[in-house]
Amino acid sequence: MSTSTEPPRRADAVRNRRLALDAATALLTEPGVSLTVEAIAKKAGLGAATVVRAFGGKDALLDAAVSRLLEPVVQHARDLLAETTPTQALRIFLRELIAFQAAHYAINDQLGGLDLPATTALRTDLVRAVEEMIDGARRDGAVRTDIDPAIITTLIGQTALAVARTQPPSQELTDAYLTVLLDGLRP
Amino acid sequence: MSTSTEPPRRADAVRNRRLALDAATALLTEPGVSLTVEAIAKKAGLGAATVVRAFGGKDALLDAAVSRLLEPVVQHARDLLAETTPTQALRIFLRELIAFQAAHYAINDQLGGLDLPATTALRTDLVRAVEEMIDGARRDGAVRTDIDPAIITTLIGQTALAVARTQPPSQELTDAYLTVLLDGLRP
DNA sequence: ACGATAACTGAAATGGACGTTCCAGTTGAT
DNA sequence: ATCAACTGGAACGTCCATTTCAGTTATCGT
Repeated sequence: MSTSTEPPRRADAVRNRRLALDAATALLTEPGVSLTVEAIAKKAGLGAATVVRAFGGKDALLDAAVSRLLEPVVQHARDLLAETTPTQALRIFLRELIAFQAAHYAINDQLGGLDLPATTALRTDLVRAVEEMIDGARRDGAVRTDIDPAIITTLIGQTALAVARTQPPSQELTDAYLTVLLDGLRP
Repeated sequence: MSTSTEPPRRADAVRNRRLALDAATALLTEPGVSLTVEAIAKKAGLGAATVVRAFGGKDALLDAAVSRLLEPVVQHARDLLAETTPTQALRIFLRELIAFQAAHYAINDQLGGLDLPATTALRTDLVRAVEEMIDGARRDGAVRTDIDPAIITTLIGQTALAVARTQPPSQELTDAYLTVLLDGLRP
């Protein structure tokens, strides 16, 4: 239904939309840059107006860029749930989550006040997947049952974010986080 | 030497300086406010120019305000080290640290890009105190020795910050944090 | 007391950063 | 060849911290 009413889009518009998205995505992985429309436009080799128009606004552009980064992470969480035991999945995924947060520091640093509906939805999916891992790990007797799984999920997510926040995120700190947290989560 | 070359300050200037500092301190405990000079001035019943001039700039004003909040926390950490066992001190202080971060959320939320030398110095003192607690707790056999104390300190601090970040910071999450972390830190 | 004067105040002006919109010129599609 | 879609430099609006400056006030010598 949506495509029928849409007027046809010109080839250069489609190309520039992709360039803008690529540039925004690339900037999300670079630490220390201020995520301005100007910076994205410069990276894309476009004018600022074109970048903004391609998605209808800065928020929508960044929402698309973050979503594109987050999607494979969510997918991997689901794959892990299907492929291995919840306990293993939890261990593997936590490490990946920290790596992701660390690699895309700007997501949690400069996007606080923006409205990112698609990103929020993906985050919900991700939380759901982690909760499933914890539920399974509890059934396997690998995770303590005296704490609400939702609370554990929040604790895990926030802590992963916090560890990734330290610049630069050292391997040593990541290991310590995983060791302490997983030991502390045992029954 | 500093007081001898200083010209005498007028009584109203001293009073307004205190009003500005009080207003800034009060705003640091209120969530959701944008920490603008205008907002501080309104709270203090002063003009924006007066607020800025009282400390020579917004950064210096907020540095003073945050330092005033942080000082008793650092002092309490030192008192705990002197009064009780390191293990007890660690447990008590961690809860207090979360409470402080939660109560003054704006400190970690909106002050990222500012230059706050006094605050940074106090933070260093605080880190040192926590490291002493961990060192002592390790000697008492209450904390694992296979992880660098500095790493543990970072982990603790970042996690406390992360727990406080969740809005609103629930007692349940705080308890879970303390339980999991302290269990995970045991040898 | 009182007036001289330097310190101080705050509304308004300034300047910079940023997202968004305008519009004259350009380009892809038919 | 035509023309609507598209582009991007420039203009605009908003939000800040900071500075200016005309008016006010505390301070001090008399």
